Amino acid sequence: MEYNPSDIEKKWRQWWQDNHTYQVSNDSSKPKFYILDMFPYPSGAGLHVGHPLGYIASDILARYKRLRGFNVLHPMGYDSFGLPAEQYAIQTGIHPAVSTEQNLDRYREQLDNIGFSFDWSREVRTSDASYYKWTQWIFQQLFQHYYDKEVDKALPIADLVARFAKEGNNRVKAVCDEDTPEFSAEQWNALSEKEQQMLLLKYRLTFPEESYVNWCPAMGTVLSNDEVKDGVWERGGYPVERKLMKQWSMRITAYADRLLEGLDEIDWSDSIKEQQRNWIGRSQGASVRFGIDGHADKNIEVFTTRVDTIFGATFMVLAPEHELVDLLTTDAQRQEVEGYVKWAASRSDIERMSETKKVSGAFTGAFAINPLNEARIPIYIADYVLAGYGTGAVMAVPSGDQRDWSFATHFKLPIIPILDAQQNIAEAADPTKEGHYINSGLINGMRYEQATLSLTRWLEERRLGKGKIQYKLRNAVFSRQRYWGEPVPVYWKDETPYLVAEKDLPVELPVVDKYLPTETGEPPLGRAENWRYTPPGESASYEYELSTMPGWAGSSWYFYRYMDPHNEHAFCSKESMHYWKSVDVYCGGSEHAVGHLLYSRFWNHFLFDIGLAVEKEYAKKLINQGMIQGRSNFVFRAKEQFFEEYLWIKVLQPFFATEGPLKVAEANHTEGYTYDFAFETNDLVIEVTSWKQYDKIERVRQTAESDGKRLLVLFNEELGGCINSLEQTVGKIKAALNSREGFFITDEPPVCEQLFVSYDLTGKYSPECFTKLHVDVNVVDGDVLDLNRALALPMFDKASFKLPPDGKFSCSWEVEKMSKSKYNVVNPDDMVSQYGADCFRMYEMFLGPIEVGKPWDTKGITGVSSFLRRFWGMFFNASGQLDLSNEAPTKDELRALHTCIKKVTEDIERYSMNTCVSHFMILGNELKGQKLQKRVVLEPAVIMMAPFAPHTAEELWHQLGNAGSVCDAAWPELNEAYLKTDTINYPVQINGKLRGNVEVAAGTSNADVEAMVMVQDFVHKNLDGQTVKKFIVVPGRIVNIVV
RNA sequence: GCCCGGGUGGUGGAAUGGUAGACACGAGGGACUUAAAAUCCCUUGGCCAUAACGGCCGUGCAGGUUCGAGUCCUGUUCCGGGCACCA
Repeated sequence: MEYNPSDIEKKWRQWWQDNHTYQVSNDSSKPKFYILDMFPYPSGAGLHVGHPLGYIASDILARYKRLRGFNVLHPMGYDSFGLPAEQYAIQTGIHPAVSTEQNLDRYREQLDNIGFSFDWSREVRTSDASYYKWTQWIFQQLFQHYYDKEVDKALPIADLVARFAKEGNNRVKAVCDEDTPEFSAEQWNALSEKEQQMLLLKYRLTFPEESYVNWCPAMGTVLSNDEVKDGVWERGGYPVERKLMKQWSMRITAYADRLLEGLDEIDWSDSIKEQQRNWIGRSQGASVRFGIDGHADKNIEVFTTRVDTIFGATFMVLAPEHELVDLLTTDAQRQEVEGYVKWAASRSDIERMSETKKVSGAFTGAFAINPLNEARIPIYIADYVLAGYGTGAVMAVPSGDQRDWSFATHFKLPIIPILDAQQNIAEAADPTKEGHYINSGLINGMRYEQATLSLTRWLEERRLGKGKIQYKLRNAVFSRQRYWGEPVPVYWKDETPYLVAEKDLPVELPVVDKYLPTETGEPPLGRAENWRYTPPGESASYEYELSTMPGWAGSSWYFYRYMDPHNEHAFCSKESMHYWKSVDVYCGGSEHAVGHLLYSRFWNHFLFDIGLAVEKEYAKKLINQGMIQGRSNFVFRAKEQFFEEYLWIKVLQPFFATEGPLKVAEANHTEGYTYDFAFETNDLVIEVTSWKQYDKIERVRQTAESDGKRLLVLFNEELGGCINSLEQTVGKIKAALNSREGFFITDEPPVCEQLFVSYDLTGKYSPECFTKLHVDVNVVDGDVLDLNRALALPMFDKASFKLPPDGKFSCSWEVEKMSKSKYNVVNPDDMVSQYGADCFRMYEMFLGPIEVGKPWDTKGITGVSSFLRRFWGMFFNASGQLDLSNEAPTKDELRALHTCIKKVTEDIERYSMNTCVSHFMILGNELKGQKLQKRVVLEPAVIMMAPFAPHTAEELWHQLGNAGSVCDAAWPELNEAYLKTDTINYPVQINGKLRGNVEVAAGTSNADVEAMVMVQDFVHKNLDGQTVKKFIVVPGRIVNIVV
């Protein structure tokens, strides 16, 4: 029977659907297993072959776990709010919901094509009101809670209000804004409703605050750092400035320590954990207040992790945005400082951090007073200090910090050594903590630990500073000035935010006329007409919050919705939550390391605190799939210069070198007017040009006439048209040479307008001869352009091709991101229709380990394809009948099968899918050559193949006479006894170099092995009389003789 | 710049500190065929050598630890990812 993947796959996909094979119940006696793929954003470009990599791996794992007897939850859904749909809406006016819906359909179709075991009845979409109702609900819970440091968890804000009324806030230990004032119960109770609400915002886990953003006034919107280059919007070129803006924020800093500790209990890659640790950036140090000369009422607070270096502080640097800059700047310095502030405002954080070699800054004219030694040190502003980090001010210690050192050197500021162990500080900073302090007042002679302790105590006693733990982590900005996101369920009354009543959720996205900001610079929701909220029991209506939530809102809790996707009364029922608990294996890209993966952990800790999640960490195990990159192909289009070089190198030079006696001058080498080519012994000149340049041709003709030269015009197009037949051009020149006529030009219109040169031929010409162009990889096979298919593309309209002798037009290639604009996108649908979904799935796995990124290259897929055919062929005889033997297997067959069982089982468990495919191939290679295969060997193989090639396995499973789905078969049991061999082959090394092999019976003692090895000829030969110092036998492994 | 990850044949890759290159692709040779495709068989890291046996080198680069290093340590270089409003 012919292996016909498209028929088989269609048939079984339908059967699975009809039989609800992948529907998962929350009610099962089996142990649960929850395997989740990261939420995809359904982009308009559809899936490319890189996307399914993780889904295939997780699908294999899900199917495997099911075969091992688990009740497996393996859902899929969409993070369907997002910027691209909104951009598209701005351009076209099409509502993002409409274009998103289309994209989703396309995604679904493509996913279905690959045969995933997703339970689609549980699909969720963040942009569905029934979903974002619960995103809004969770937001409200955050608003209604604060973080209590005493019990180390979130508590209701109502508790806090009760405490304030009873005892004020000075005994409350809660995470709050830095500028929260102390107040007593009397003071609290005397406050107005509005004043109380304002104070509570300083405690709430989500709250509006001012934060810096990249504001683009021309577009009335905020941009991400990566959209800003050199102070302008990368695409539109409009100027961008850093601006303080009122935005909703999430008090993630409250959870900094718990997010850090939680990392120890989850099995995620070290790299991701390290990135998260870094992002949180916990550092222990001290905050120190510096006085300001002439401003007795003000001071500058700095945070330092090296308070021990304080005597080496020779200047202070503020971020250009620092609130005191304006006040401190002296009139003499004002112009310079303001200019610098303006310039710095145009730079993104990334630019500011990365260009550390270029020192820039400005002196404010003011001086700070070092509290330790009363030293008067100048205050600068510089953009290497970021406003959002710490206090936006640093004490600069040039002898110990390289950036400070560079700054000091540039501005000729003093560099004072502070430790006797510092070396070469004239050359560079030395951040050592070794040695004894010098030039350091009260800590002179001390070592690091003691100095730090003494200084911290000294500062605390005088209330000038204190030991402090600082986090790099900032509260997460939660507002977006966009349309296509969840509305924030808040209304504003008397400039105070209040929650929309729970019964009025969801706050649905209103209709707007355009997806742009309003004329007054408000977010798009400001365009909605009559969009106001009337709270229950009130008659007045109020304005809704106009910003929307960011992409990470909906994706921070979606894993719970899959457990109970249609619940209208809760985001997830208690029963479902207690059955599924958390994600067992989470699969997705490492690019989400700190965005999604940190924020979702934060929300989960919060949900855990308020009793809605049952595990502190929602994902126990994380697998990072690598990015599949594109492999772009390029073709080379000839420019005018090519034709001149071609004529010289290929036509004139070789021809006249042999044919003489005429000599030809190389292009542009003639005297006077620069004809392209002129002959020394003939009055003919040659002009190479495009036939479109009538003016030029006419000019050259007139010049030639007055010079008494005869002119041959060769069009680029004409040369291109006969590029592969040299003789034609040679003949034309020959004829012109021998003729008496004065002007030669073809009067046939050219059929060819552009010439492409095969990549292997381009080396002979200068690089300026060509324009390198992306060519669609789908018309290229093995870097050889398929000319028939290529000619159908618009880019090859009226093109001809310069071919090498073998007639294969070659392209160059590069690895780039897979993207439409680079014409290197490979659609999984094409792979599936050509090779079948099973082959595609196996090939994606076969490419290499899932974690490693690599360029997509189709050329190896034939190996997998022929393996599947061979495997299929083992079941059937020549006339297509199932034909298997029922005989008992041989020892060799059993060993091959059980080796495969062992390897595949181990490798799936460690997510090494590529080697699994190899093991199937090895089993296939071992069994092939036999006329008749044995059922007892092949049936377990079918089950093992089922996770990888589900359609093929399902067909074979039924062919073998089984009625149910192969998905519900039992994974084959390994019997170690079949793996044992009678003899062991010991490689023998002498001083670590392999010299031969010795075969001994299994179970031979080390002493006997030694005896057997020492009588071998090759051992004697290589020992060459040297004495054996040591004889090492690693049982079952290797022998090493040390001489 | 900072943080993280990675460099193994022509290519994708394999290898609990124990025979480097499994399994494939590609390439070369052969069988079948009128021919092509498909299929099957053999060879295939480099260099040297041969009638044959064989020898030397080799996991980005430079050191180190070890009986033994692709694997562990130190330094270095190149490439990829992240850096807070792309998702």
